[in-house]
Amino acid sequence: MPVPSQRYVRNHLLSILSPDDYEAIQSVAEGVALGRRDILIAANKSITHVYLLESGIASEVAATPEGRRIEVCITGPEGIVGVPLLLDVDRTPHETFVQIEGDAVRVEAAAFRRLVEERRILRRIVGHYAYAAHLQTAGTALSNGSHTLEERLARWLLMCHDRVDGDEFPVTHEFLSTMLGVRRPGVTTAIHSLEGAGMIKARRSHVQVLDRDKLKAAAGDSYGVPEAEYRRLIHAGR
Amino acid sequence: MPVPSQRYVRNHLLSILSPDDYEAIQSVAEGVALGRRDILIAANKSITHVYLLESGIASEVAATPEGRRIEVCITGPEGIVGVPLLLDVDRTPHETFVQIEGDAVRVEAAAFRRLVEERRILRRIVGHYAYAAHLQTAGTALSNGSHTLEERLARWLLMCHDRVDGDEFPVTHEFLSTMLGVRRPGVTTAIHSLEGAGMIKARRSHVQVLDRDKLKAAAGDSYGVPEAEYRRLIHAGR
DNA sequence: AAGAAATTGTACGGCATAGTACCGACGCCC
DNA sequence: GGGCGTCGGTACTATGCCGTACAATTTCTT
Repeated sequence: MPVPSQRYVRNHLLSILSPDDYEAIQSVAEGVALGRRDILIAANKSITHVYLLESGIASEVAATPEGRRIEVCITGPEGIVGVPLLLDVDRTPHETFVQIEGDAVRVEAAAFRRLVEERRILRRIVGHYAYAAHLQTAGTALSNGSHTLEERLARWLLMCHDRVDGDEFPVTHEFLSTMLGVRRPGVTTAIHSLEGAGMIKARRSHVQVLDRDKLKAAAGDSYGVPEAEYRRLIHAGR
Repeated sequence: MPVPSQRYVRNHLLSILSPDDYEAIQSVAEGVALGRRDILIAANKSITHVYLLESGIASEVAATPEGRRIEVCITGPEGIVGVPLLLDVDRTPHETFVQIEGDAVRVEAAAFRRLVEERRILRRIVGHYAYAAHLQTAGTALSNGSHTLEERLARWLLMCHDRVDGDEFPVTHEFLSTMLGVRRPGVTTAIHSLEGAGMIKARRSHVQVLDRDKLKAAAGDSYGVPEAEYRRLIHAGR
């Protein structure tokens, strides 16, 4: 797959690069399709590529030796998958996989390292995203520790909604229960509650956001801090 | 206060720098005493310095507009406070304050930015720590979402124990309840439980670790993943 | 020494979520 | 179009933690 010209690129980080930096990336990048459940970064294996999503969503999951799993960060076209490489870290105990299929521009690890080593502004932009991702993970820690399931679910749906086109996206209760670290039937009842309040519409394997403002209210203060900081850090004016 | 010679420095990141890099830092650094509750990084204000702790512990806390607070990362002599500056981020919504008093080597923000810009290995070491900190925060998210209060308390005590000299350190139930995002009486009973099992000894405003192995067992799989990765990433051989 | 403040111990009802089990419904595949 | 696997709905008990209140104890202040 070809890499789009910068004019048409949908990844936000790529879109705000200087034409020169963009060209440098373009010359070593390739376009790829991301299928559901594709593993972009495998746990404890060398990171092979970074992925700049054009569409779709990836989830970073932390796990324990005993098999507990929980989502700690989600990335869509607003970011990049492969932050460790910016920090000269070549592998990670976390797994990152495709949650909603889409397309991406990807760059081989060594080439990416060279690029960020040589290009200050590119390094700066990816660094800003890395910090936004840290804030998101911290927000998840806060949310997991002090919000109800319903609030956390609302937060999660909002974060997905921010990253997809349109108001509907595929997701199962079972999947949500893993991401949020709760029981599956708990997700079912929480979804019913949000649906009963007219915020969302749930179909088999799909959720549609009907009233984003109400959903924000349902999320309470669990949503917003990392999002605001992302906007402050990463803006078109570089 | 003077900055120690590298031979006697206790901060782990400083201790593994090349003599050349250490000297460069030393020439712009100053030693400071850290008092309990001193704010090292204030929320949403310019970061003035980075702090490389020689002793003591600092806590990074995430907060919501409505005043929920929870600890997302803890740093002692194994790390550095002020990671955002490495990523060219000049402020953060999180607050970092001194949890256990001690000493630190600190470097003014602009000087630190210049140093990491110019010195590849220094940048690499701080970057590795930044990633270890991300893993710790992710571990906190996982733990908050899927472990019991008792397990989380055990994890927290272990993380403190890792960062102090000796087996005893000052901490109140009230403080712990904020850090863990739970009720204060919940902390009291959890401490009693650990104490009853002979893992710790609690005195007013103090906790002493008696049996670290048992404490690890009590923490279950909530403790260990970020710690192992820190050791892998940051080792004496650079 | 007395009062104030901080810290810890304890109790109790109530709710949120866990754990588990089972069934119905939908959709895909042969 | 029948069968099977995935997905979602519901029910029940168990339990961990919340919210709250209040008292006892230790330490600090004056």
